[in-house]
Amino acid sequence: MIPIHIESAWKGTSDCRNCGIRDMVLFADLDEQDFAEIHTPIDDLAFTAGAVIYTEGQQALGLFTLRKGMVKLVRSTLDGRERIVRVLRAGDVIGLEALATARYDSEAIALMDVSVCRIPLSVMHHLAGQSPRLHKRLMQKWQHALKDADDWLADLNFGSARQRVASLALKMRDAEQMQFTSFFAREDMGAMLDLKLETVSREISALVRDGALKPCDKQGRRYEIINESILSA
Amino acid sequence: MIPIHIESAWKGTSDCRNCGIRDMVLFADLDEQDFAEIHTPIDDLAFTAGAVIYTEGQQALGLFTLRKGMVKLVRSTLDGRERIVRVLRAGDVIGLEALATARYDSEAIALMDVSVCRIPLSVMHHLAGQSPRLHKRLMQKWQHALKDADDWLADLNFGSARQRVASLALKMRDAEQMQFTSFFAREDMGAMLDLKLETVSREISALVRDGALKPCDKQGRRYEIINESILSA
DNA sequence: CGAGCGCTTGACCGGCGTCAACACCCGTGG
DNA sequence: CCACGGGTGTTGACGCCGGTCAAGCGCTCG
Repeated sequence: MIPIHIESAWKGTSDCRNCGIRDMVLFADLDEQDFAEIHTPIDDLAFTAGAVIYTEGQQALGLFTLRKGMVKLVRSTLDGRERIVRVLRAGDVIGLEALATARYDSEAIALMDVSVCRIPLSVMHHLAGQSPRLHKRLMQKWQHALKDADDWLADLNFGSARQRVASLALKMRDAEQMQFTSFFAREDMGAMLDLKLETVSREISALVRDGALKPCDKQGRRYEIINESILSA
Repeated sequence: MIPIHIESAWKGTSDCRNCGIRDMVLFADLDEQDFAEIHTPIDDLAFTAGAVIYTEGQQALGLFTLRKGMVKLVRSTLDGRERIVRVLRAGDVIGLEALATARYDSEAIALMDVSVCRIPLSVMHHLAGQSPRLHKRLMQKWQHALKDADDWLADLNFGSARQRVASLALKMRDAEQMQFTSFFAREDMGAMLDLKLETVSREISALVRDGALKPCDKQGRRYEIINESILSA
């Protein structure tokens, strides 16, 4: 396991009006009047690969919008093993549950170097009452999170080892370059799919042998999708 | 499989002010002023065991509060099999996602005779903007649904067959009588745990043999928890 | 009382876990 | 520059858990 870095680097205060991914995020529909209601600064933060963004049960001060990179949500199971319930990607909200309980329901760990902005709970509570536009956006984010959770359960944790690995390959395709897909450390993939890392490795090798995937790097993190029909079978 | 009854029986119009489970539900914190804003009737409905409350992708007119009984949320997987993503119990909201998309993300089927009340989307949209109390309650319902989804993934779809069946037994304990727990048709349980029905049956038998459970009926739906430590091991 | 469905149980087999050895990448230090 | 070592990914051998197929049992309902 990568050593844990709790610390994050402060990269400045966000200018939400000119956010590069604003159309994807919570504040997409806010107008000047809404922005004028934000009295607490929204910070840009950077975390390095392996850094813990928050821990399970931790008191929450805010929620996060993921601007770049990927984050895993981890639960510790009864028997102590680590279970990855979801992976969040650019545009997703990290720690939505803080809105309801001011505590985080899982642990959030950066899977690579990530960039996030932190929105204080006070800002959310204040704005959500004022702005029907934010309210609507919030509903969409909740719905997306719930659907995503159900997708992980229904697609990735069902069927044979080969089906699971293939489903993950399809789910982790790049948004822009659809022929490329991202994998993770084999142990992490095992915790996502409920497989042992050796099984994950074997199935990936089999998919490469069968001409479904082609490795793009030597670390086994990046693959090109050669034959999609094999994966969706 | 039980034959499917689409039809539901109308049991009258709800009097939400005097609802027996009001403290659990969406309208818990509403005051007289809020109730005065409800212009569309809220119907009480009954569904028989096996009835489809709504289907995946169906246009949504409202959401439901489950008053009595249990409901399974079903997704069809890529390869056509049926996957149960969650089971809802009294007090849970069915079809929250309709608030965001006006479509249902899964299929909802009654696991026994159930009683629900249907709240039209128009009422929700109107009230959510007016009442910060409902807004707060909504956040709690979203958070609970998401946590529940993650729990199903982390607890019930992890580990050996025995662990899964034991986890389900603990999750399905009665709210009031903690020593009793409810099971379902073995095929349904398999679809919840990603096991074959024969395996579910075998593991239940083993738990009974080991003195963890004791059957209360001849249909295998109701069990008494004799030794909890065996189940949580 | 008999038909049919669902639950249980048994025998067998295959896929995945386990344990182990090996290959490869990369950082460190000589 | 290369030698070394740890971490990670891959591959092989083997055993066991759970899937498959099949038979039998016990409800329930006609």
